[in-house]
Amino acid sequence: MNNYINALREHNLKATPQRLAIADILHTKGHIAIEPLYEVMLKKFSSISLATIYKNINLMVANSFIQEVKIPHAKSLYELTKDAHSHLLCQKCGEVTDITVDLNSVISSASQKSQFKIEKLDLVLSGLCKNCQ
Amino acid sequence: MNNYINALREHNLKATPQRLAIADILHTKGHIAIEPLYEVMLKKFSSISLATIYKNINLMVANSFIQEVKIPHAKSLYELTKDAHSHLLCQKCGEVTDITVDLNSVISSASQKSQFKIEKLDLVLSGLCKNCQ
DNA sequence: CTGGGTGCAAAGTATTTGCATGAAC
DNA sequence: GTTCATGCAAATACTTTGCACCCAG
Repeated sequence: MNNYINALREHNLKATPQRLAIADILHTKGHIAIEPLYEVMLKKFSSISLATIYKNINLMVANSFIQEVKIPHAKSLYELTKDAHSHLLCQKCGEVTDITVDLNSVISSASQKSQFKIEKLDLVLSGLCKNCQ
Repeated sequence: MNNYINALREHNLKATPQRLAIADILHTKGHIAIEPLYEVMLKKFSSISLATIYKNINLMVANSFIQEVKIPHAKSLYELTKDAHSHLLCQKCGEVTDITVDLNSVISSASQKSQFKIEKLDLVLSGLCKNCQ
């Protein structure tokens, strides 16, 4: 099942074909940058404009339907909002994969030290994947 | 003491007045984005060009004299390369501060799960600082 | 000296905006 | 029908490049 019509509406986004396609692509790819997303979208919508991509991505981020992932030395990626997770970057092949690590102790220790009320963590672990080692 | 002549040279960077000023500013401010850095530099070098800022920042990053810090929903900051540390972002006032947390358990757990050889972590903790709570 | 740095202007990329038309609800 | 999205073109923002001149080593 792969129907994002309601998910979009729950985020106050009209369910247009272009947006449904973006949701599908993010679902399939996990995360993707603007230009590659545009390339894929062109296959389905031969006259889609980059402006439409930007407008939708910005609105989807603003409405928390998707999230931006900032990667060291690379363009930002975008992914569907889901449970908290971190990202692994292979410094050689550039692949980015999701990983879930327990960060509770980090949060509590950082809260204590800083007296911040911490709401979220953005963590990217960089190194060499199994293949590239 | 605040002499970055040798530090620059050790990173294969000629010690020009402009570069020394950048080093001093980063030392003083901790981290700064391109535009604010340009504004501060203009006070010392009234005819400095943004191109010079970019060229120097890029070269300094390439030579590991400084590092880029990517912050959610904000422009990148630059800071002198120093011991590993994480960053705290206040989502209200936008202040970014350094924090050191023990991430060894995160690294070992992530290494096991992923079979990556992990080299570094980029962590930004977002929340509300003491004043903004 | 000599190689590399600086500042300027121009070029290149990336991203946003305004507007007329068209689609979602 | 009304509101909002789309696609196009233009504008803006951001970053890099080429070149003549100058300074650090």
